[in-house]
Amino acid sequence: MGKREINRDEKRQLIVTTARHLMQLRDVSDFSMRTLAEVAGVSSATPYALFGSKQAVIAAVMDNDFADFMAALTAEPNRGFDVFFSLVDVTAALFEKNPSYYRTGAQAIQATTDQTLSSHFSLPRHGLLKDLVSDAIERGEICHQINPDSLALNLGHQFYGWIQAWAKGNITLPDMVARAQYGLGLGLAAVATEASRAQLLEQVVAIQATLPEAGVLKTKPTPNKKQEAVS
Amino acid sequence: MGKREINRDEKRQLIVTTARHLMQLRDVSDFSMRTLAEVAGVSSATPYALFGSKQAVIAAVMDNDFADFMAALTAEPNRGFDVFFSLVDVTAALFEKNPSYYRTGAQAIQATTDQTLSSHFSLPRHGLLKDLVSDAIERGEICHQINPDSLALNLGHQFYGWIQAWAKGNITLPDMVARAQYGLGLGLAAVATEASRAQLLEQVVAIQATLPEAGVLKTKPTPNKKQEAVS
DNA sequence: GGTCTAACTAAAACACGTTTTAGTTTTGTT
DNA sequence: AACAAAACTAAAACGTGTTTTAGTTAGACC
Repeated sequence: MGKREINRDEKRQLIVTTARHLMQLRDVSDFSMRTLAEVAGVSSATPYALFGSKQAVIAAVMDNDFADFMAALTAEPNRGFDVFFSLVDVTAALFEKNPSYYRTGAQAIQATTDQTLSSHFSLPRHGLLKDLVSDAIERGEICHQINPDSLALNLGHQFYGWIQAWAKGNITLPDMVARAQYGLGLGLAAVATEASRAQLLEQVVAIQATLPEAGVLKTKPTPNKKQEAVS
Repeated sequence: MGKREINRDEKRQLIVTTARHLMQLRDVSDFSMRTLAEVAGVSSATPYALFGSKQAVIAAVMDNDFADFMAALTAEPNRGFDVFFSLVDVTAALFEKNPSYYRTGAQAIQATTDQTLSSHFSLPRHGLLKDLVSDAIERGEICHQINPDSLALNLGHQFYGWIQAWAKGNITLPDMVARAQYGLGLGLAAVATEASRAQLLEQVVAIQATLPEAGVLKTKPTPNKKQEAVS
């Protein structure tokens, strides 16, 4: 690797680090490319040259975190269906440590129209879920007619949606956990073999008791701040 | 109602009609407030005075459609769990008639941070689902421990997510139907009473066979057109 | 009829993401 | 050392959504 590539990678790293830093600043949920460039001591054209878009920068920032996530997850003992539930717990624990950071990240992923970017994110996460489902099938907890790919996609989709709801500020973090686990529990109970099903449904009903009514939205004064762009 | 209010309502209607018209123009998936104002023959400040934001304008446009939706839905005979599946079919049929229109609408709903707006949409739709679930419980198709509110919220959330995936161009319309029905089928199968469960699972497995692999994304060249704003 | 006021207009302005242009370094190669 | 190519910079520009300002119009009320 020539010095050319080294320098470029260093600059990429600099931008990513700066972006991460800006994303972590609370009360400044959004940072502009102009300030990013300024803080990084770089021309505002450079991030575009190196990444292509603001979303790609944020994507690069969040890329480093999947490893952390996997580590945190595999640290937990995973017996039976509990892996799926702790998947949610682990995620929420991460979010709680650094809300504005993950909020910004989630929103960026969601806002992107770039398929490369979004699949860059979803694929490894989908792979993880798919493996968990496959394991459960092998253990005989999920009936074998189920295609791991399809089920994992569905579970991941639900989870992702609740994360987005949290990122948008529509639900609180505990709510996100409850709703996601409720959804995962339902999806799993549907395909669970008879032995595991009853207990799973019990869990679901228990979670259900903690869920707030729909329509009771978080009362946020909505300070009528500048609206986001639409399209 | 004095002439003042009448005029204001007429102008509101004019803007909504124009906006709907612009949203329906294919190949112009996004319209700007400037062109909206120009076409409507109105100052570009007026829509902001009357609605507050672009999203609110689009929201007002889509508001007229819930009635159509309900009509299309209740036209179908609804036996058992099929209501839920035809809910998806009816929606897809509407989308097919006017893709760019619904795409723009869905994206606007999704992009809004205004809780008033988003609940303005989700609430009536949630109410519909909740009623369907309640009916199913009364008919003894869903076990009575289930809270209609929670289940309906989960089903609606899944459906909504797949609609968004379609609106973003990540999946095709038939895919959206299959994935949404797969998800609804799962959710229902989980809580179905024994009598209905077996048949529901059969349906789910049948749908599963039609689902494409995850990760096989719609190959769209991504012409690197101007990116959307992030935050 | 005269005046007050809300509604509207036109136009400029702001901040943003992004692109373009033109000039300047820095690096690899001959 | 000289050159070519790539990387980077600074600054302007474009098109957004949105807000502001100042001025005009039209209904309401005495």
